Amino acid sequence: MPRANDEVESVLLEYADLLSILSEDPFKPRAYEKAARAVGGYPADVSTLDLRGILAIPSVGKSIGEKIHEFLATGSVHDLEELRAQIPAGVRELMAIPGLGPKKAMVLYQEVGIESVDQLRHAIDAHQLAGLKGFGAKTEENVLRGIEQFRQAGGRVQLGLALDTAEALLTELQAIRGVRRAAYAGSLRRMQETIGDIDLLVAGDRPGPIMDSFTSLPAVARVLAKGETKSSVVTTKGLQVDLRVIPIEAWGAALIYFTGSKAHNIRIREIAVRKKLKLNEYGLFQAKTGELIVAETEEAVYEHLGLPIFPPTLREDRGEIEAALAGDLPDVVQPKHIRGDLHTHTNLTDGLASLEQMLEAVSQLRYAYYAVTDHAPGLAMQRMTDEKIIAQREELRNLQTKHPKMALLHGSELNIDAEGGADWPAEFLQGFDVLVASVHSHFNQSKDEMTRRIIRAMENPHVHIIGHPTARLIGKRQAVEFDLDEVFKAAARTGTAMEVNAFPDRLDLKDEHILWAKRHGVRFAVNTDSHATTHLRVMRFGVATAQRGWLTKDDVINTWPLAKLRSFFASKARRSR
DNA sequence: GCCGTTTTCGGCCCGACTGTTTTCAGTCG
Repeated sequence: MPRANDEVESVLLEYADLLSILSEDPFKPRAYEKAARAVGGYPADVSTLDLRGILAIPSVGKSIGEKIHEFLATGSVHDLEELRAQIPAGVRELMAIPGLGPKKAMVLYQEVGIESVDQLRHAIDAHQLAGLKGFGAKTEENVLRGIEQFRQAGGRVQLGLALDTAEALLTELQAIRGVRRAAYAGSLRRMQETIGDIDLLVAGDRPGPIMDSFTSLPAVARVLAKGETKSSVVTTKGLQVDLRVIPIEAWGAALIYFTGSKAHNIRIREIAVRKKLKLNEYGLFQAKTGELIVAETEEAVYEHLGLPIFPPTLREDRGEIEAALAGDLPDVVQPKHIRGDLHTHTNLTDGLASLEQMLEAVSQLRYAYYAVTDHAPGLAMQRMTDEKIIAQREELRNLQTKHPKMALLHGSELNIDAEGGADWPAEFLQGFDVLVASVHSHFNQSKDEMTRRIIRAMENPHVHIIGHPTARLIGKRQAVEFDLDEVFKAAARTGTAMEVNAFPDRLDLKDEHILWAKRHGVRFAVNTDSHATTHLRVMRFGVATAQRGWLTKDDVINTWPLAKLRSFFASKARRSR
């Protein structure tokens, strides 16, 4: 369901890639990359802008602005077509292989005529690369491994798996002699939805022995690179892990550097340069004298640049620097703000734990309220009946005395049928405290049908939350297509919350859509969709995703006190009378 | 190609590691 901004971003990125292969000037492709990011993160819908509006986007000048304008008007860009004619799409794909950049990809294409990953594979098998400049035996070997890595799952893993791996490795690192501090950084610390590789940072005085210990950990299958301060390995599960060892005095500067994003770092270094300073992973220095100013903590480095400390989830150069300079950086929602979970299951339908077990587990979390929302009868395989759900309500009311500090809410996850209808008639729906409605079928409807369907579900006065709105499963199922603006407008108008489903293979809505919806005045519910007691802890991924969408606690209904939450639900029913 | 309280020209973030082109280009983050 690409937004026009996303489409323009990918067009510009393709242009940048092709230029990096063809152009002698390294700054030109960089200018396109920068513009691509700027458009992707630009708040206004680029398709509604005229040329003047397009030129107001930072890093977009005359040349790129006209290309964007041309793309929006005609659906293609003449200059891009010309580059495509010179460089087959497969050559660009070669650059996705670790170890292959634009220069080597071009050599492969020009000298051997390779224009796909498959052809490259065959060429290596046939020893056609022997004698090619820049391609020695080692390079050949590395490229073969790179191809293997490229084939595996597109090279990226889900956030949850990456975090588990990182935490296990950190435990081992902390046990190594000489390690004074250890943390994960990179896209994992920023809680991006998928992780390409894990960046670990260790503070220690003697890097050599630490590196030796790290590269010989049992979880390490292969060492890609090993130096004094930096090593890269592949784990037995096929995940790449980079480790940097730095002196503890530089901890803060290093943490900023290795957390990224790259784009965020470039921006803060530019600010440093303007202040006649130099920022690198070892600290903030006077540019002229090289004298160290600060390095020990993130706060101190940011402070000397005239900036607040940014939550890692905001460090994407999506406007956070400008917002901070203007004093408008949002105070994003934190895990501690969450007062309850509004979407969970038990073994009455497809959950693994009983109601009692779920309540026992959740009582550890000190929530103020908790909703049980088992599946409604429309999901036929779950065999829900009116009698069963009423009996569950009775049981829940009885269990309330065992959990005096936590309000137990009875709910259900309804199925939005193909026309936007829900499972039960209004009189029956009235009996629930909270109702989530989700798309579980007919994923392939047209965009118009899907849009109407979801809006109709939101117009149901008893539906409080739309569950996992795009129904995507990361790496498995595409998001369904609907008109984002229409749906978000309707959500704001009807007082229906959009879920931020915290499950690591969903993260739905995703960060960019959250930002988009927030501009329409939509409210959100960050829920785990737990089907087992162990799932309750995935809330952290949902909160991180909400942060990446710049949500504050006011935007998130399950940070509110119960009375306010109830009145939000009640006002919807009133509004539609 | 973009951009500007040093500038409308001349910069553009910065450093580590690898492999190989035996002094550094390419790649990566």
